[in-house]
Amino acid sequence: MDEGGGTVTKYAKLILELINQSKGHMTAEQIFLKLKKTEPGVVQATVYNNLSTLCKEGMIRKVPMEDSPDRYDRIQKHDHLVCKKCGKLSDICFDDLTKDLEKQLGEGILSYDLKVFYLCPKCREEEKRRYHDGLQM
Amino acid sequence: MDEGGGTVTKYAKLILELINQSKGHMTAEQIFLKLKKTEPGVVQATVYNNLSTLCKEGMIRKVPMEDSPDRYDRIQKHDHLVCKKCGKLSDICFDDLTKDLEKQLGEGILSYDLKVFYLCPKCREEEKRRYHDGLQM
DNA sequence: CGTCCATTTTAGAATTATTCTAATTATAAT
DNA sequence: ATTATAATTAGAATAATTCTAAAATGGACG
Repeated sequence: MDEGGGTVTKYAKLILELINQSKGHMTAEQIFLKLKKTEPGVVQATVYNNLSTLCKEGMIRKVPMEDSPDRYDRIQKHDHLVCKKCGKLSDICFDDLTKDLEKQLGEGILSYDLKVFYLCPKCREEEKRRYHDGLQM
Repeated sequence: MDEGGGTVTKYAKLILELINQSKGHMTAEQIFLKLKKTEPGVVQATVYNNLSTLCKEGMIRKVPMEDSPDRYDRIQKHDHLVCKKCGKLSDICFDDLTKDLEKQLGEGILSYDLKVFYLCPKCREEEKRRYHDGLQM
């Protein structure tokens, strides 16, 4: 019998570990490729199935991106810094907003997703160079 | 000659108006269908092309969702409340965080995207009923 | 006005990411 | 061992989006 936690199956377990260890940000494809190294038999559908199950169970979270496939991330509270130019994603830990949000919205907040857009150092450099060289994009 | 703002072409203009008037949250498909009512000749690719141009020009913003196609929204600063169950999206105006973010991250923040997850009243009702009736999902 | 050039739009094929379906295999329970 | 339940596989199917090449449009300029 299954008591709500869900039986953690072989692949679900491995996928969960991959995500937790790698500090997240992988696409389904990347997870699949990484998993295939140790489990050559595994198939994409299995990865997608498990990712969606793990999401539903609240073991991981899906991070949808503006211009690339969804990323999967560990659940532990943290926010994201996203380069507006190259899409590079990194973690930040901004103060927890839940209290402030509840002050405005009342109880019942489940979670939130904060993405902060900036230009990563590499892209900022590039911009500067382009501007300096007068290479109007 | 084009001086950076970009020539606002016929369809770009109409699409931008649709988004600004409707208070956003439409998918590309919905925009296409709405536009087709007054412009029967228009084609999906045109809508996608213009949406992506408008995004690049910073005239609108793309809001990627976890479980449904991207939405397109007016640029004016506001945040989103998302029902974790049915996906319903609504606007909230939470205090501007830019200053706080810059305190932690330094200058250079371009913008941010905050989604707050909750259960909308309808879904909360449903949950309650399900629980009451003992209909274990 | 007509020609040239750049841009926009169109039509539809192509691609990508993801989901679905049905068959097969593994796991657990009796 | 037998049966039931759930996980996995293979591959087809779908949905959303992008790409490509051709056609249409809109100035700029002689």
